Amino acid sequence: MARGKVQLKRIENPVHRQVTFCKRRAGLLKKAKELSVLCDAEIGLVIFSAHGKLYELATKGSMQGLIEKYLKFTRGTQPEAITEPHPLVMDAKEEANVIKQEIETLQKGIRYLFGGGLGTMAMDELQVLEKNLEIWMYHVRSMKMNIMSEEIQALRDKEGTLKAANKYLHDLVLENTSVTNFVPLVDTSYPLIIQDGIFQL
Amino acid sequence: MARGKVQLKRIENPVHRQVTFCKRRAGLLKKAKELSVLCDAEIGLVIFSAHGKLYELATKGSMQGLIEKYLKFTRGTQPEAITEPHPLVMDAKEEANVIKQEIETLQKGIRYLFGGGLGTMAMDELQVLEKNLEIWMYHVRSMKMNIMSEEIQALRDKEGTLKAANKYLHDLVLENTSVTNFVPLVDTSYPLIIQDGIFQL
DNA sequence: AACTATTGATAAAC
DNA sequence: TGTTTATCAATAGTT
Repeated sequence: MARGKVQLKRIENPVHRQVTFCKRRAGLLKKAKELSVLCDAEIGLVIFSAHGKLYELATKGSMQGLIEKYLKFTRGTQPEAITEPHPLVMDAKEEANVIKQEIETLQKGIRYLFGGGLGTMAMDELQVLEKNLEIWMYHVRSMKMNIMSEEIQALRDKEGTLKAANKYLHDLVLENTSVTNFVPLVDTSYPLIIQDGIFQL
Repeated sequence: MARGKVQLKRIENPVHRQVTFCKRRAGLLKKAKELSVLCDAEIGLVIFSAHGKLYELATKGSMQGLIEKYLKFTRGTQPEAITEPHPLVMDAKEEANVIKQEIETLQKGIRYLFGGGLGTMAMDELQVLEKNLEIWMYHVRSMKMNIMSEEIQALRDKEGTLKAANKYLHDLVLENTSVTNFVPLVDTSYPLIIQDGIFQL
């Protein structure tokens, strides 16, 4: 710049700020165009001024198209949805987005599996595929976990029911006989309590 | 710029193009940050390189939020016809239908892949799926191993060639001179032998 | 990646 | 806003 080094903080003088905004905005848009042309890159630039006015640039097609491309790209690579399988509260839209994301991941995997096989894959592609397989595996194991958990819960319920029935019968017997030291029908000294996380793979 | 005025057209030399891309990309991102700070503007910048790699910047919050703000802004001012072909925001019902469709397609792909029904996966089916994924993983890792082994072999071959050349030259020198205690051109006391299995993942 | 000669961007002033 | 000008910053070519 000129006539004084610039401080990297908000310009307090509103007039200066506005002037600088105009000039630098023009400069930034120009630089973005140049980069796109010189290096064959696709660039989207959105600028909201402090007062809420919009300035934009999209090289190679529309901003709409670029946004879609961006969303697809990030959906496919971000693993956040996987590490948080059960958010407590989600509205329909959020849920839809999560599902979309998972679909993207799976589709990517399938594309890799079908697309030409492994023969022509380069090292970096193999790296991605491996990652995807790990994600699949995580899904599968999560599902197994869920099924197991449900089974465990069912067993616990059953156990509870049986114990109750057992106690009832036991008491009944005590009530109607004079036998002491009656052996319980089921040994309950070792309850079937299974700690959470024991099925972690 | 420097040492030559820049032509505003695609740089044909791929090396130059890549170098320029790196430099100018950094510059553009820096300028965008500066504008945001100096003038209190909200800026989103998305750069897809020619090879499809994504670089992004969002000041004041996330790119997601900025995209939503942008869409809201443009929705309000642009005629509907423009957003018609690929609406990004759909009502819940539409979205659900599209997702259902995608899921069906996906399931079809998976069924084809693993040859079993997956719609309502039971424990044993999940077991099979997991096994298959492990096999794929094994394949992927084997392939990575092969690529690395080939590289190692290539390097060993190169080493052998160089050693032979070295010895030839060395002998030649000894043959044509009377110098004793000649220092070898290359120290061969530590051959480049790499143990098998070192690349096990 | 680091350097440097130039060009390009721009802050201040008008 | 547009123009000018003095400076600073970015970077093309080189090593």
